[in-house]
Amino acid sequence: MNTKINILLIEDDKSICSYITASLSGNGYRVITALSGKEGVSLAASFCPDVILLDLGLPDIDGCDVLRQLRSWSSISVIVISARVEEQDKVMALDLGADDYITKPFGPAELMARIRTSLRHSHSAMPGRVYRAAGLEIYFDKRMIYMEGSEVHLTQIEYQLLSLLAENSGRVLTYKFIMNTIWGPYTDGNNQILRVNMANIRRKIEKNPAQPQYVFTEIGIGYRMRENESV
Amino acid sequence: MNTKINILLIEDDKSICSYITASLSGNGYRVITALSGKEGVSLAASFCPDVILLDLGLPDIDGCDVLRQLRSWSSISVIVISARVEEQDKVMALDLGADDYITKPFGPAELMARIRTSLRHSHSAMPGRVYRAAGLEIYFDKRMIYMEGSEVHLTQIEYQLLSLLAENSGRVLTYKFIMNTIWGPYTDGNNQILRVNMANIRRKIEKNPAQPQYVFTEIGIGYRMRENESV
DNA sequence: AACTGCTGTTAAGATAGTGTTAAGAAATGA
DNA sequence: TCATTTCTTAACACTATCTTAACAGCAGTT
Repeated sequence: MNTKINILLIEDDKSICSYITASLSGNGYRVITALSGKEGVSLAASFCPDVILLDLGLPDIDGCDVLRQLRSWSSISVIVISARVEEQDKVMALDLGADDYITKPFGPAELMARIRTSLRHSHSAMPGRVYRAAGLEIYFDKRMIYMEGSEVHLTQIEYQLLSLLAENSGRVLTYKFIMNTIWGPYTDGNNQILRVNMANIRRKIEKNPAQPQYVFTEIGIGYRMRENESV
Repeated sequence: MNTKINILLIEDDKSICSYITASLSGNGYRVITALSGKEGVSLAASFCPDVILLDLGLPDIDGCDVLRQLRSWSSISVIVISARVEEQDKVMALDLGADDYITKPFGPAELMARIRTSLRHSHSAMPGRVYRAAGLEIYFDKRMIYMEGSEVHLTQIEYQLLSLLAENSGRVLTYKFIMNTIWGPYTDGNNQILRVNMANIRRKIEKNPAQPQYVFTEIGIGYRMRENESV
């Protein structure tokens, strides 16, 4: 079972890379590095990290453009790391959708505190946060799911899908949004893969998958999860 | 309707107070000031601001304690403002639940960008529109419809049609306009499909479809929905 | 009374959307 | 390396939905 938080570091300076990677992985995070903006965007799509650390000074694409591209399909937390201290740089990055902006130099403790804050904001890894409805319980911080008290094993994708729905319980999430969030922006319009995963999830958490109690289909639109009763 | 964003500034230095207040209220925010930690906590409770700006260096209570007290009952966004640049101060404040940490000096543009980011993070600031009349409720953000408290299932087209009428409740929408909006411009003048869908909707939401209470027919013109009572 | 124009209702075939299964590919872990 | 799990794709069955057509009802008019 993989409970590690995934972090994508987009940074071209290799010494900074190894410095950040060392301090983060030493604290239980899994870090993946992209040395260019292009690589960063594609890794964000394929790797689906929990947080992205983005250096604005990249060799190929301007960091703001990376941010723009990411935000066109994803709402993954982005913490911008920059040597630029000018106010207008910060304002631009934040208004493009960055969740935080740290100026170099900074210490590892601050970085990790800001990562924790970002995770809290993304409402998923927040400690103690729980989805509960009827016999189903989802502990977001532990990435654990229980059905009538006994543990349910979901694969990585199944967990992502179910927790995405649970975080937005009561609301309809469109197929397109779900596909974008989990499989990234470069998918054809075919939702087959989503249907298969939903069938697998339902087989694991629903007593009678043909008459679901937790995840409902809104035909032609998407899926909607039963409202969280724990709040 | 008051759409102004409310900001609570907890800061004892009056010159900073007036400086921040001036720049924020000049940009459409409503600012309330507390000159001490105690006052800040009680104002947070009574005014329910959207964002709190908290200076750590207060005369009466330590800023971190203010934060602790706030977080014991509230999840209002808190942006900490501090002259302390030490890493451990930032880490402590962020881990106590602060949403951001800005070190003095900072410009008004950055402050406002960080406020915007905080507002984005707390998506409590968007209530979601509702149509309500007699026993019928339509929650547009959840795409849900309730009749006397129990859920009503509408198909895609039925939902489009009903929400179109609800968004224009009290006004007559012509057949042509409705057809254009839902079936596109390339339809013949035949409204059969619209009549069928309206019959299906009425069967689902009206007690007696022959004497409708929600959607009225204006013969020769179109349909009109009963006025929204929720505003 | 019969006709006309309009709307509501019902039913059935056509269509599109969804669920399920299984098999091979890819990734993971020992 | 091999064994196991997970992911993806394709085929097919099934269901819900959409559309069309036929008809009933209800004014108002001739």
